[in-house]
Amino acid sequence: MPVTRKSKNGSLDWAKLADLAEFRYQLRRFVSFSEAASEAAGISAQQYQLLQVVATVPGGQECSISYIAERMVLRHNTAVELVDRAEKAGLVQRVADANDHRRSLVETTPRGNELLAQLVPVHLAEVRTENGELLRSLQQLIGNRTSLPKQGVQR
Amino acid sequence: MPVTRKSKNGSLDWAKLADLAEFRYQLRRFVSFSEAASEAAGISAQQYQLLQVVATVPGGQECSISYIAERMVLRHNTAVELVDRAEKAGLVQRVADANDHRRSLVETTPRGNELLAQLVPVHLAEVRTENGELLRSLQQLIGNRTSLPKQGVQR
DNA sequence: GCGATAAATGTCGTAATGCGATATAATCGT
DNA sequence: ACGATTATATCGCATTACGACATTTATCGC
Repeated sequence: MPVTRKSKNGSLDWAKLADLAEFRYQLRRFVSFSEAASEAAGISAQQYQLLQVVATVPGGQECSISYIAERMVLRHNTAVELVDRAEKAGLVQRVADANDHRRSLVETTPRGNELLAQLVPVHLAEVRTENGELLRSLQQLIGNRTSLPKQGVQR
Repeated sequence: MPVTRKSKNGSLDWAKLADLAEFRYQLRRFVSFSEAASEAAGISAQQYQLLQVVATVPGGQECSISYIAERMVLRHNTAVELVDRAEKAGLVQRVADANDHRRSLVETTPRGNELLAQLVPVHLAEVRTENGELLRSLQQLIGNRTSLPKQGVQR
């Protein structure tokens, strides 16, 4: 147990709290946008994330359930269930690993790739132009000293 | 419905996809950290967010349920339920608005403030030092050209 | 090679949480 | 003063993540 200095009143750094809150707000806006975009495309937000993860396995390696769980910061059983639903929806498919018969490898279907290719540019646009506040709020929160000289734009 | 250019094969920009995926991974790591920290303090992640929002109402204004919903990007009924639980947990309390009898204003209790004061520095440390990758990945995603020289670490 | 241990995936019940639909009360515009 | 709008609240439902447990396959020590 830490000190927990009772925080009589102002042990709470107000400016930093405001920065944190603003960042979380922008974060939620981004995630909410992503949910809407995914569901407009007919899949869930988690399924979109799954497609991302499967499509970006590093260095021509294979994509195991464990890797998905780690990359999405989920328990392995949650990853199993997610892949179950995505497979049923025709977004990914399991293939047995020839070398290690415990593992089932996941790869995207053409339909999954198509949806991914459709969703990526939308997200890029959002994070780059629509919600420039996201980067701004994070930089302010961190108090980034990389000056970011003019750089214009700001949104 | 948009063009949906069939994306024969490589209409999917691989580098940008990788940046997006990496950012989402860092994002999940941060959120997961926040969940763990909040629950270690005895409250849910959403309750911590609620405390943040209530504590940062701008300009001495009052904090309505609608404001909470907007700031947390939730439907208003979800905000109601969240406040219900937080009130039951002794983190916030409702007070009637004297001017507008429809509204119930939310303010933090001493206990809520205490928990907030305890959680804020932990989150600051995480985002500033532990998970510097978060900012890095977002900058790379946006393609910001502020060079970010050396900056070392890369964990 | 063989048994013990560990790793990878899968199954099931449960809890938390967000939403839509709907309800009620107060305020506003005219 | 009355219809429309706004703010909050209630209820049932679907989704999703988790813990506990189960099963199959590898791997390690010897």
